Amino acid sequence: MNKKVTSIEVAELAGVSQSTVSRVFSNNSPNVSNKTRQRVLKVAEELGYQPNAIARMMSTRQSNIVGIVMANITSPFYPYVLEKFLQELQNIERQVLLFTASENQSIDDILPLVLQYQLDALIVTSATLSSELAKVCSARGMPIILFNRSVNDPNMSAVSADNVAGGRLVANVLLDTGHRRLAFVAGVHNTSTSYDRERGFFSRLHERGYEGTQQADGHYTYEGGYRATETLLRSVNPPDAIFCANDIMALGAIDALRAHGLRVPHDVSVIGFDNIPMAGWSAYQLTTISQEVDIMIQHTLQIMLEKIEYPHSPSRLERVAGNLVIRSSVRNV
Amino acid sequence: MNKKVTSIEVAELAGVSQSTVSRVFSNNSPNVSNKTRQRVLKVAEELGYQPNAIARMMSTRQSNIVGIVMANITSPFYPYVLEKFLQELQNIERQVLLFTASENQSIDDILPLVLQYQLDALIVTSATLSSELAKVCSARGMPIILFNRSVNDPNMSAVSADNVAGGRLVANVLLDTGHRRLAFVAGVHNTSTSYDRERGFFSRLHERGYEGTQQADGHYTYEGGYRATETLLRSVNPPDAIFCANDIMALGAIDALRAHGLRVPHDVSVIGFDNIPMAGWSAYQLTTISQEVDIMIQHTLQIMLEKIEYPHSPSRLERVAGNLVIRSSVRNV
DNA sequence: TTGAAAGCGCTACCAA
DNA sequence: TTGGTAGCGCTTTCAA
Repeated sequence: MNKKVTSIEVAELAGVSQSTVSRVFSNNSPNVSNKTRQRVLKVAEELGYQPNAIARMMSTRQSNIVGIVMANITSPFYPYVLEKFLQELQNIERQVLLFTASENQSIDDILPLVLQYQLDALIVTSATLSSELAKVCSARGMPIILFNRSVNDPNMSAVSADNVAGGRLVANVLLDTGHRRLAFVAGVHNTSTSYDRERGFFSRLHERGYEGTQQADGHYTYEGGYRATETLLRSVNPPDAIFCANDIMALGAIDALRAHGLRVPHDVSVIGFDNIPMAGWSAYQLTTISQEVDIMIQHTLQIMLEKIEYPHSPSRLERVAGNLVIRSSVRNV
Repeated sequence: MNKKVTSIEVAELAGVSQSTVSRVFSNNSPNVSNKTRQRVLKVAEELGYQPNAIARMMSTRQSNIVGIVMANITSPFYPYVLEKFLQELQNIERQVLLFTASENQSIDDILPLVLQYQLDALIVTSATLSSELAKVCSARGMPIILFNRSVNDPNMSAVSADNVAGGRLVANVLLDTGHRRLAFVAGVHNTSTSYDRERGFFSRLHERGYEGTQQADGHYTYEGGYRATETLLRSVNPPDAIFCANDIMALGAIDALRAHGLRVPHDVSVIGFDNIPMAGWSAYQLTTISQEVDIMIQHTLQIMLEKIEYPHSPSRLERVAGNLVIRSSVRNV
């Protein structure tokens, strides 16, 4: 087990050329006799030889590395997304280089860095990217896929939940169950997720003739949801149902309501978005709209592989419908 | 914005040698006149040139990439750890290659893979590693640091919370507040964290003359904590205080108690370990022992950098003391 | 089926 | 302060 073993040393000891060693370790493994292959493998084993991935990238100009940019790893929805991506990518023999960006930071800042690594593709979660930079990347042959974000840029592919439809669904659910004093707690401003859920919600309310819905900001955090709810409770006409743009705010909302002596759903109904594991905890039993993460990830990887193989394939925009997950935070009036 | 710009093209257009371009982009930037530097930078800018990190690794035999192996990204304690590591490593200009391993899977399986990438170092969180493999890595000059795991292997450095001391502290707290029918909910078997917390807890109870403490398994999950608590409640002598080896199980415990009509802490006290953000949520207000993650991460990085700079520096084992975080899930009898 | 040799795009040493 | 040049460890033609 010496310091660094190269294919040359293996070749010498096995009495073959270095090219042959290389062939043995190229997974496409072209013509090489079984006898020599066995010999080479045996020597490699003895020496503890592992092909140098860096050198391989160098010659093939292919890194087999996918970059993931993720802000907000801490936010309960994303760890699962990340783990799933990792598993799936490891399954198809790709490594993951992970970058964070603070939420308000555009990823333009870290892109130069990303570019240096000759990544096969870049998956961007919860961060924004100027369309100018997107163009640079696509010119460089590095496909970018936005996850859980939507854009109108023809240079970028994107996969997200169908947030507008989800918002509309919530409107239907709350009206159908007899609620009339509705409120909406928004997430982080200028994120397409929050905006789209809001848009869907209000457009459907409007269609069904309901106006005057209150609104507050919850910044996609537990604390934010808690405070937003307190604000709503202080209004002249407090709500009988609250739609929070994500689950974590909804949990904050429930706790705020209880702290004020109100029962959920008896006094006030609460509905969230995401269907994170905590939504099912018995303390909350939150009714919510699911994000079908596994499906979203499948789409993302499919688009990615397509783009890697056919760099000029057109960009795609996928929206994955979510489902209503009924628990017991919405009452039937 | 052409496909791939190399330093040679920049050199030609700037009328200098390729070496000079390289010098300009070497951050140690040795002797190169200001005039040429400006010229080179300008041309590079125009061409959209970014040095090829792969090629750089190739010549320097230094990747500036740190590997992190993490199982259980989903478990609420780890996302914060991961994010913090990412931030700190990005600050010192290192990239992160992330690997997952399922909890029961030894990381020996993915190590061959890891080895191929010539990583500067490997940080292993929540996964076990045979000491044989550890020796291989250290022979290859790739330092390994275990985070939140402890071992007796002299080839490995490790940083963890002082779990034994934490367990002892919990014993003191519960006895001092007058509890006498104690119970312990363990985490995942054969993890050092759960075992050490358990050991500290029981040894201190023993020292103070208390025996007969009940025990159940919670597998470090919310559901596990919930069910373990139900089991404990069914015993002939149900506990008046439950120590859960991590917070997430403690939250499950609280919900289980409430579901059975018991009040926390009035009827039963609950104490956790970790101090995850949720412990502070108003629905729970969990008293717990903190893991001082930021300090643990500082230690880890410090050891890592030391090992990278002086490969033969001795391995270290750091234990970071946690603090009692008093909220309101433990009553004063 | 195998070997020789030319790169991949950089860094780093040696000369000038 | 600069340029020339020899690698880094592989993959991939081209010949044998």
